[in-house]
Amino acid sequence: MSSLPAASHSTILEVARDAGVSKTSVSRYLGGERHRLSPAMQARIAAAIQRLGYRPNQMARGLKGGRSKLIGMLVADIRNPFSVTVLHSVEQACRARGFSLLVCNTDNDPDQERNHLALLASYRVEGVVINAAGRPSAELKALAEQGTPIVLLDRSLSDVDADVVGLDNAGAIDMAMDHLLERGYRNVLYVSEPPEGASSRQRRLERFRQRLAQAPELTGETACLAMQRDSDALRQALHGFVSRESPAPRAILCANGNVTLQVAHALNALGVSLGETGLLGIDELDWCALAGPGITTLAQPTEAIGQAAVESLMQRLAPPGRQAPPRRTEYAARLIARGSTHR
Amino acid sequence: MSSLPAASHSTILEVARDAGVSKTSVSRYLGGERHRLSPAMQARIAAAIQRLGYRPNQMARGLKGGRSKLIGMLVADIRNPFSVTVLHSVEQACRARGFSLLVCNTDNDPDQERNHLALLASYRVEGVVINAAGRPSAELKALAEQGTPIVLLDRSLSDVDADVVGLDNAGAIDMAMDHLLERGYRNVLYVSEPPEGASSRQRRLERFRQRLAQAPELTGETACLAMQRDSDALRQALHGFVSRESPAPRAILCANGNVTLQVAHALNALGVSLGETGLLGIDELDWCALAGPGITTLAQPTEAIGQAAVESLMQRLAPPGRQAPPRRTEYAARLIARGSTHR
DNA sequence: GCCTAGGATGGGAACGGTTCCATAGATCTC
DNA sequence: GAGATCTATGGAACCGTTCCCATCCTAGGC
Repeated sequence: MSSLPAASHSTILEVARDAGVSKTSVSRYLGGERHRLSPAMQARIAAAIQRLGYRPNQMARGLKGGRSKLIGMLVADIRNPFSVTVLHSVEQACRARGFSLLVCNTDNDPDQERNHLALLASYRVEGVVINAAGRPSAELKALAEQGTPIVLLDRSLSDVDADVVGLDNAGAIDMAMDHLLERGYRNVLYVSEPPEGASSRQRRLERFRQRLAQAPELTGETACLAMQRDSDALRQALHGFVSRESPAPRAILCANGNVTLQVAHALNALGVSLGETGLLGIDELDWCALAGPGITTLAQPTEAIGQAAVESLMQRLAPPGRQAPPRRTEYAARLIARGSTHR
Repeated sequence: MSSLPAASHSTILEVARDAGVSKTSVSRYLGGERHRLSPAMQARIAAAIQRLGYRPNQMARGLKGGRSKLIGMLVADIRNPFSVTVLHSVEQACRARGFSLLVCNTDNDPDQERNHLALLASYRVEGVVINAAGRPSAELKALAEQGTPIVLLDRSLSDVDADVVGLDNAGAIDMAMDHLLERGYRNVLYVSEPPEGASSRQRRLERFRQRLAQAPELTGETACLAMQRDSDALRQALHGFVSRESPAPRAILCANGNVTLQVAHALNALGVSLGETGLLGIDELDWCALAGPGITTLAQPTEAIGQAAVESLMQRLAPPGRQAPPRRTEYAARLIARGSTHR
């Protein structure tokens, strides 16, 4: 039990000497080939490992076998709750399969994104999960061409063949619009962050426009702005929408959680009463029940998304799935109705 | 510009051959010893690297020199916004110094905590930032004794000498109590998660009790409960507090962000009006302005805390600071007054 | 009883870097 | 102009593993 703490790390060779066996045998013991070792030897090795407090050096392991047991993840904004929840489930899924996760936050900066991609490559990660702009940079292409499996979260990319996991964006917009219509709203403002470079934003925006075109009883408009705290542009856009003469009941549809937060702040500042003016946001946040009468949201199955991403990687890691055609997995959103869509 | 994408990774030897030099020279070029190389050779090497799209293998690098350029971070709950903000700044600080961050989420599970610690050790991380229960497990001690610098975030540990970075907990409680008194509240309920194993929770609780004892005009009580969504225990505790006969104005003080969230939910369900019953929470959350009249909070300087943690590690990484005595860095909180403490 | 199969074990070459030490040539010193 | 010093470069050992291949031993087949 009480192991003498080795001054530094002990090596496989020291274990071998201590147990009076060869390092090959110790390696076999550790590498899941115990069945090839006699019980007596197994016991001796186990004792030596215990005694020395030995821990295999993953660096050295990765060097020889090429298996770093590392998965890389690129996150556009780690302070975004959606990203964090997905990150959480990705990490759990990795760990369950014996991989560790190297997380890189890009802060939405393409430069950092490229740097981090290069960095992940230098650690020889065995797969990469990307939740970021993911423009087809040279680094990304190099990674893909060199055989590292890649999964794109929430955004797709035409130029690189990678699996894509995310929300059924069109379905989510449909669900949102159906709900708003059912609740009697007839004039909808769709607020989004700039859709460039994020395919899911494009998809949602596009679908919103389609719905508008299909429903003659409905009017609407869109506002695409960079979201920052206390943005004047946003406040003005919202002020314009709510103060304009409109016989039809108004509602605001937010393209993601960050938009919902900023819109809620702005509406609060403008003194707009939620419900009378409808508000519906994509992404569930843990405070949505607390703001005013509660904000209606469309929850993404973040858990499932994260798991599916890792599942995808694992399949490509195994020889047969290596170069299957790119797959796309889409999940349906779940509506959580609250007071903000109750007139 | 258009590099032929090497089928797999190219090695330093291939670069050397391509440039017609020895791998020693290439290694020198990469390792910041360019001044020892003739300009001609530098140019040839640079060209070869470019041509082959070479990236040094960090695994191999770490093997010989023992410098993995990796920092490990243990996070108790990655879905906690405070943890995420700190994580964010730790990551930035690491990256600024050429280190990468290996993040492990323990989900508040001591078993996972030990596992992850062992894992970090196996990747030969050069330092560890711990924001978790951090009971002095064998793994933690082994890590410390073997010379890996350790920084504890937000919690201290008697048994292991590590630097500690966090909030000035007593000062924060003082600030909170002063504010509540000033606003006329005279009967305070302090709600916390169970303080066992988290020294900062203990410290805050202790200080609250001291303040209570020191101020005769004040009455108060404490409630320590595990916080889960829609906890009955919490609801009952709050119900008891707000419905009990009390001539003195009541306020609730929440020990951290998670408590604030759950308490806000429970008060919402009970129909309690904020302000009349005061509410003040430690940890700023980005929705606090939106709930009811806005929730007054004590913001932690998360940015500074993360930076200080990495700073600490870096100092110990350099030879002189190696075994300086453990240091403790405390930061003051910042009060953000909102409607929930306005009667 | 000899040859072979097969299981248990060990030796040593990789893996992709870093780093110590040696060497060749150029410059300097007296 | 010979010996010393310095600079630019290369050779080779080493870091801690894995894995191929060789060796030894025992047991089985005829």
